Amino acid sequence: MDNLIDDMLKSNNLSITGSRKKILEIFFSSNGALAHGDIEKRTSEKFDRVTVYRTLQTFLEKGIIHTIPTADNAIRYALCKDSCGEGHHHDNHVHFICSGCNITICLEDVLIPSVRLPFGFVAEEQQMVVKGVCKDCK
Amino acid sequence: MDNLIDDMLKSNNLSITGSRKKILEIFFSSNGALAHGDIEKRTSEKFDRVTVYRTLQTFLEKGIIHTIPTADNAIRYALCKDSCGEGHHHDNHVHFICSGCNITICLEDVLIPSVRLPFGFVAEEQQMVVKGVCKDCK
DNA sequence: GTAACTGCAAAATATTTGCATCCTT
DNA sequence: AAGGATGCAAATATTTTGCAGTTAC
Repeated sequence: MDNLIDDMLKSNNLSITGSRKKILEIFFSSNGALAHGDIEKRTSEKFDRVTVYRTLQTFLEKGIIHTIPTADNAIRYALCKDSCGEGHHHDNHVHFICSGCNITICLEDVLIPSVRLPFGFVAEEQQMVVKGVCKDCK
Repeated sequence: MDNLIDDMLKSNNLSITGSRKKILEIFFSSNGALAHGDIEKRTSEKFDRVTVYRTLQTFLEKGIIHTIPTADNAIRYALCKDSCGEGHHHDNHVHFICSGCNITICLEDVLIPSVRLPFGFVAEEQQMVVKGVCKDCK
């Protein structure tokens, strides 16, 4: 596990530091997407709030994580699959937010259907968020 | 026009005040969704920042406007169609964000396609945002 | 050794709350 | 007249920036 994380950092040309490892661990051990605040809460020995901001920013730029927009002004972050890389995301799956446990999950297997846009509009990227009840909360 | 706005407020049991009228006017005269900051910018004689917060909150609760989630932590608001009311939104259309002019538009005629969720998941509400280039920016 | 990362302090920004005053009904 | 809406002040919360000390390579 430790190796996996080290490799991830290495292959993205990031130096291996305590905070980066710890934050990646948190992502791997959580089964949903995390908001900035969630990450702070889940660290016992904690880093500076600023370090979390900067680390998330770095991971975003490298394509290690992606953002999930929500209507409640609390952006969540989730790990990208292998196919994402610096600059290009293949973040074409649906995200699910459970109104019961409030977890945010990547439904990797549910692809976003394409839509027919009005004449003249060109789509470059699309995101879809479904709210509802997850299988554990029924 | 003034009547339309007054009626809207009345039918939602809201008293007719200067700020509410002004903010609704701004929504009607803009052809896209607005973030909190946009609204402040567009008022010459201006209200308190707090009033804008409270007014948007009120409109949201009454189902007069709805939010559009974006990945950049800047929530936009747009007018709902008639079919929305207090408590229940019929906000089932696609939103489009143009990377050229950075405008956010409700594509009222483009409905969000439904997706097949994994077993056990129940959808209650879905949102879809498409980024790309609008017809004016090509 | 050097470049990059972190923590701390502080600035800048955004949001919420309480309360006195004013406006709508 | 009464209840609700607004403006102001201030408390909170969030995010960004600069810089000095530390760490990874």
